[in-house]
Amino acid sequence: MAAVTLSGVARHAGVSLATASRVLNGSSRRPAEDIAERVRAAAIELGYVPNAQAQALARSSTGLVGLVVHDISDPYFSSIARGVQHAARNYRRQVLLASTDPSESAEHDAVSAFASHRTDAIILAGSRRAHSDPDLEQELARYQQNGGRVVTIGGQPGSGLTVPVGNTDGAAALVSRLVALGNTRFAILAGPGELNTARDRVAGFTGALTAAGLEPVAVVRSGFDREGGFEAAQRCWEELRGERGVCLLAVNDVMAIGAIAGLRALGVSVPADALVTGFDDIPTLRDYSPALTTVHLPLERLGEEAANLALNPDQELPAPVLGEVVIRESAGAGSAS
Amino acid sequence: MAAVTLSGVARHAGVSLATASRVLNGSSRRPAEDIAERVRAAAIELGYVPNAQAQALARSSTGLVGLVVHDISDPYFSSIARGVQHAARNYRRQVLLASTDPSESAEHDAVSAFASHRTDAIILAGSRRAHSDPDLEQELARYQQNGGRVVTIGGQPGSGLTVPVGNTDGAAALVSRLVALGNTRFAILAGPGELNTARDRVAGFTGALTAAGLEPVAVVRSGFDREGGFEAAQRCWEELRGERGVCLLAVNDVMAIGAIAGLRALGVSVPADALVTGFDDIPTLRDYSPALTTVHLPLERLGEEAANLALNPDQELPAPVLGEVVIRESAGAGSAS
DNA sequence: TCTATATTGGAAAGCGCTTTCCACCAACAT
DNA sequence: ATGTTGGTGGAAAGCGCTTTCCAATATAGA
Repeated sequence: MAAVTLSGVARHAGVSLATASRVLNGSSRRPAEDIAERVRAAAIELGYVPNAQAQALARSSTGLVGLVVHDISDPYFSSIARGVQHAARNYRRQVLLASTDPSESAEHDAVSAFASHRTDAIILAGSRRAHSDPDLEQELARYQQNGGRVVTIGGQPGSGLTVPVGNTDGAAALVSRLVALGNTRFAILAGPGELNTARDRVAGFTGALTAAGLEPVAVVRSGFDREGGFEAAQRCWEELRGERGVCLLAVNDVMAIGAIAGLRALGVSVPADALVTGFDDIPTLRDYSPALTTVHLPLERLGEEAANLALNPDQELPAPVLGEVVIRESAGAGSAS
Repeated sequence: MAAVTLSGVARHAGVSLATASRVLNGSSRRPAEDIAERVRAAAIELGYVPNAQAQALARSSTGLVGLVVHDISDPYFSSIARGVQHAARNYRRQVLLASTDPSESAEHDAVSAFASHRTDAIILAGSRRAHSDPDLEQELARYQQNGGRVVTIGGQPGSGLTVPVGNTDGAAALVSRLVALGNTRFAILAGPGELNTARDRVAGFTGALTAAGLEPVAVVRSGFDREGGFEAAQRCWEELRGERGVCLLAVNDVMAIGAIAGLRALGVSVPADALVTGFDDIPTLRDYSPALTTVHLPLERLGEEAANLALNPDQELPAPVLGEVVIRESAGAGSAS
């Protein structure tokens, strides 16, 4: 339990605590080489491991960055997490992870835990921020007042530190392309209403539909995951009473996969009987069949840019990350109704 | 920067530091209700957030658990992470995440960072532990000496704290089933040699083949990811000079998906020209077409059990988690060569 | 009424570091 | 020889908490 402490090392090397600290944990002052060598040798011999907690307390900086995601097992978030993790390594920071999905208050809890741990920054991916949760907002405000940096992935450009993601634009572009391909009947698998990502994408869908003089034939809410897509698609299909040729716009790839499975379970085949589109272009799903029409997003880069923004005070605000429409088999050319 | 401190709260409530501490952060002694109320009110009014670093220092327990995975964007690991995360929440612990894949020494670095942060426990998923890295082993030994708990996912039963996973057994069972279905020609897409998970599964494959009087027609190493599977399958196919009807045993689902894509790029179709199997039964891939023959593993539960083992000293060592062979289209009945 | 016994709040000593001073000594200029 | 520098290592004061010990009060037993 009683690990080797710095003062133990100092004693063993016959120097003062201050000197040992200066040698082992970088300081502006560098003691003479022979002394330094003695300290280093003592540290190695004793197996000294600096206590990051104590350092944090003394330096008032923890070397921690908090990452809040909706569901870490969702490939969307895990790709982002990977990017954050990689970038954090460059800054020699450790990543504190919180996955919030099951509980209502989980996001709030995560943020206060991070505040308590005095993480240098908090990155929010897939948040309900700024919409439905004033408590959260207050917690974040206090955190920022105390010097913490808060970075949102996919927030509105201009609203604080954020990596803007072209969710709305991408969604709109997707619909425009589909309309150009001759589609006229669209249903929206909207996911949960509290998630900003989902809301923005739905906004993009409806905006582009309106612009094209169309209206969605159905808008169905559900979970943000595969099951959500599955159910939503089935409910949607019922509502439509089996009318063929409709295009189901899912707010993410995983839901789209679920939707296709849901339809298949009903004996409906994609793209023959109905079209389905996703969003994100998840790498693992790229070999899926039918190949998914979707909007490509560089997810890992999103995470990296967020981490840069969080950890480097001189980092400029990044330009919006735009999605790229990818038309594939699940809603391909020529399959229009 | 200067957040509200406990002594600030105490002063504002007109009580001593000790009392404030006893009221706000659970202690065996509970001050009188009227005083307690005053302290709580002061804490809320001032917006007090306890400093977890300072608490950790004083209590010598951090409330942190470290999780080391090979690649967080891999669904195998992210599912485990989800399980760990959920269980950790029950213990009110925060999860420190490290993803090690890119660099050689990353796992060692992660462990020493966790040791430095004095995490209460470290969970290793997909580790090179005990095989190729004596440095790592030494670091872990020291960590344990200082009272840290180390839990391995998929270690050998009996070797310390581990959630044993039937990697070898599952792999063997898969091969037996495939042999029973009439297959005789197998190639192994072995993944990287340093990863225990990959090694164990390969051992299971070869063991069962030997038992059946067979030998793999090829063993190909590669990365543990989709690209690895892609390349490995193509190299394998070349080695085999296009001989049809071989069954490619990939050490995980993601590699299997890559393998199918790699073959498809060569004009080879699964299961008509070759069979492919995976391992894990990743949820997101369950709707894949052709449906993947694989070994089902309850990944999230793996993570949960590891977290229980790590955080609850009274937790009994869990029984091995066994995989369940799932024969699906990619290597189905009747498609035997 | 007086002493023995809980019960309570507070003072103070850490937890393991960083960092500001300060005392010291050599080297230099005067 | 004396007074300055500049560089060095060390003493000590925190960082924000927890927890042990102590003194003070309240409660009970005789």
